Parts: sequence; C-alpha cells; structure tokens
Amino acid sequence: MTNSPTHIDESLPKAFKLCSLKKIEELFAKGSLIKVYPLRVLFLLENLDDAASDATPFQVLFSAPKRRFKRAHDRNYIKRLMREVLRKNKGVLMEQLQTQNKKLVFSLTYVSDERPSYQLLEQKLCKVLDQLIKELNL
RNA sequence: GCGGCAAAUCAGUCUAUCGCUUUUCAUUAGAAAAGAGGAAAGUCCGGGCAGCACAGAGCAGCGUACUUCUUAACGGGAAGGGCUGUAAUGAGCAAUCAUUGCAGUACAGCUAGUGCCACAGAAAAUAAACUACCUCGGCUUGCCGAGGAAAAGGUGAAAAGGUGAGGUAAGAGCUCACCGCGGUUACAGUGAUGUAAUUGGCAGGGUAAACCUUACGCGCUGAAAGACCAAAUAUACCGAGGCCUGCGCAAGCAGAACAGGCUGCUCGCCUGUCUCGGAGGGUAGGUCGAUCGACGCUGUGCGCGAGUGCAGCGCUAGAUAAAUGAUAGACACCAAAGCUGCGUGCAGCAAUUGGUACAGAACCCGGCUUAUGAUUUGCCAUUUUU
RNA sequence: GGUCUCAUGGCCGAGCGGUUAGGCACCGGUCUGCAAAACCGUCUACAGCAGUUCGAAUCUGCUUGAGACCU
Repeated sequence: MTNSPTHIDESLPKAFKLCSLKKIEELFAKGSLIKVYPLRVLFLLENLDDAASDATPFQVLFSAPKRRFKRAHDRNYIKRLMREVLRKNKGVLMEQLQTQNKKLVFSLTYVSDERPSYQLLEQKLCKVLDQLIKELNL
C-alpha cells in the first residue's frame, strides 16, 4: 500500500468498508463526535498490532437515514457521492495513520434534508478530514 | 387543436480520466469479460422451494361467488351472457318496448331464518286509514255518529304492479286489453341464458361491501425458512422437601397422576418422569440455499381469444451495512426568448440558457395496483376553421 | 426481507350506518383599579380518491402518512 509519486492511489476497495457488526456497535457506543453540517462523524482510534500488517489503515461506514430520504435511490446516490469524495481525498489521512501506526474506525452520516451536489460535499468532507488529522496529532 | 381510453416501442448515446462487484486468466504487477427495472416499488393475490405437522373425523376460522375456458396456480386473463346508465332512431294514446353506439358492472341466495330502515309521514312491511271520497242516520245546515272503499292529496330514498277502458253509491285486478312480473312446458345452446307457447290476477319494498345460508377452495410458518462447517453446550451445580398402586426375591412390567407434543379447538393418539428456592454460563463468523428457469428470442401448426404443441438458437446481475458511479466534453430530444417568410400562428434558420421522467435487484417466478418521460397507431367525445 | 396497527379542530380524546360528544388551548364578554381564578359565549375537525347504501367518520377497495413487532 505504498503510494508511488507518479500515480496517486485513488482506489477504495471493500477492505476499507466497515462490515463487522461488533465493530459498528463498539463505534456507536464509544465513538467521539465531530459535526460539520451536513455531515456527522463518529470515530474511534486503535493501535495497530504488528501481526495484523495486512489490515487497512482505516475502515469507514457511510449512512443516509431512511427518515430523511424515503426513496432508496436517493440514499444510494448520497452514499455513492460520499464514497467518491473520500476515495479522491484520502491520501493525507492515510499517510498520517501509517506514520503513527494507528487504525481509525469512523462513520459518515448525512443529516441534511436536501440532495447535495458533488462540489459542496467535497468541500465539507475535506474539512472533516482536516479535523480528523488534528485529532490524530493531539 | 385539446382531452380520454386501448395497444405497441424506447427508457438518452458516445469518448476521456478515476473508481465499485463478480467470474476467468496470471507467480505477482495486472489484464479481459459481464454487471438493475418496466415498474426492480406497494406487498394486494397465486405458485415454486424449505422446515414443522399430518390415521381419521367433527367444529371453528379465512377466502372466493353470472357462465364456459385458460393456467403450475390465482381474487389474474380471454370469450360469452345478464343488468345499469347514457345518446340516437323506430313502434305506441300512454305505460313501456325494440335496435344500434358508448360507458360501467364485487353479478350466488332477502321465496331458509334473524336484524335494520333515522327524520318526515296516517302507515315502513301479518298492512293501515290523516285529509279528501261515497252511503245511511241525526240535527244547531255544516258539523256529529255508524259503515264502505283504498282511486286522489301530502311525506319520504322507498308507499304494496303500470297505462287505458269498462264497472260502481264511491271505488278497488273487481273485470278486460296491452305492458311488466312469477310459474310450467317445448326448442336452441357445453353453459350462463335466449326464443316461443301456456298459465297465475299479481302474492313477495329495500338491505347479505348486515348477521347469515349454500357451493367450492385453504394444514401452519416464511430465505431472519432451512442445511453444513467452525465454536460452544446445562436433562449441569448448591440447599430444602418428596419419591403413588398392583404383580415380582430382584431386574422389570402394567396402571394411575403430573408435564409436554400433535402450531386454532375437540375427540382421539403419542412421548417423558419429582417439586420448590437460590446462584449462574453462552451464542465472532463462514459456505450452501442463490440464479438454467412454469426462461428468453425467432419460425411454424392449433384455437375467435387468453393460451398452447413442435423445431432452431441463446445463457442474460448475483451483491450481503449491500456492487453498475463521479467529473469533463460532444451529439440527440424537449421548452423558452431571437431573426426571416407569409396564409398571423405556422414553417425555416444559426447560436444562447435551462431541462432529459418515475425510480435501485436482496430466494425465484405468474399476475394485479400505483408512480412516470417521449414516439406511433386505432377508437370515442368536444371545439374551431375551410 | 417479512408481519401488523393507527390516522376525528391548535392538542388530548369518545363515537361500531341516521345533525361529529367532552376536556384543554385560542379569541370575545361578565367580574376587577389591573390581572389570575370563576362564569357565559364564539371559532376551528372525520388523511385522500373511488365504490356499496336512500344515507358512510363507521362497510369495501386503492393511495398517502405515522408507528410497532420478528434476527
């Protein structure tokens, strides 16, 4: 998972997705909260063992509430957008995590009532990433 | 031109960059191929599939309800019949009837029983008699009493067959003609039903999307079903009390009692063996189910049709906190304003701006319902012009 | 994914085929120097669209919204 200088890795395969039910429950029970409207972020930091070297530096969960978006295709659209933005802007976060040998588990929840545009979401999500990196360095 | 209904087709396309899921290939890096819908939706029906249950019977419950057909099945679909509304035409004094077009139709049974029908009205279902009508009697001469009758008035959603004529004190299916309604018979039709003849003076208002009756159908639960792997396992532990009857030396057998099961209930059948209290352990996940099927397309035979037989070709998502996307550009289509032409609301033109619907598979099929952008065809209704 | 329930004024809530009770709130009045309390009065409703029926909040179908349960 080393980034070459010429080619920026913009992939986001399934290993980065948070699937374990136990981890999710732990996250929602103990996670810390950051709010950057229209996003709501819960996160949890872990020390990475040497044995689990193949593990990804972070795992993320995307969520769009059914309460606010009645139609399935609207929820899918929002989750796709969030994933798209994260995939393009995750580089800095990855580097920080790898140098500190830590693992981050976090969730992204969209809490507005309106369908977002790509540009708006990118701007907001970059703010979120900045804050996360600040938290890391504390 | 606008609106409605029905049927059919499509569901924006291409390029670049960066990504997602599955499969195949490759030692790796990576490469190639495939990747949402007509409704994937609502979950309103039906089936496959799976588990549990199932000697059998009865009761309850749920559903369906013109006929015939179609199908794996259906509450779906097709064809046909009846009924209702509406328009036109025709017959008739009228009541009403016939034909045609269009639209609708949850359309078994109130003549099995029970219930309900507010208000108004005399009376709301075994008929009855407020006003008015007729006869007789009385007198204060416009009222009272007795009787007749049920046509007229008014009420209501609905008033006890309708119209016309005869008849009568007045009237009444009281009688007659026609119409409507019911019964029977014959004929036609697989049948719903239709046609004709004959008969009944007419009895029996409506309501079953009121209880209900009749006929037919339905075992229950749904992929969070279920199977396998892994892991774990408790009919365990502690305390208190109890341990029935018969036979038998005993082991055991039989019975009783209790508990449980037969997933709506009962009969009936089967299984097990003590009760009370205390304390207290454990359930990360993975694989299959799961995508070749009542499958699709083409041709052809049968059938009015829904459908169905045969032949050929094709393989067309399989995810699992859940994949098919984002950005940029070009083209296509729609709308708006602009210019030109004239028949003044149409045609042509180049460029600009905005928009391109409804909506996301979650085991799989057959329907129904709802949402929705265009295009084409047919039918119906309406408006305007020639 | 599956199963089921509910919807009546601003809020709570009765009504099971015949003019939609009642309470709270709001508004107006009486009372008071002013207000509160009390009393009197007014206003505002059957989620929507069809059907059955003489008549529907109630019965039936479809739609919309809200909520609950099953791992």
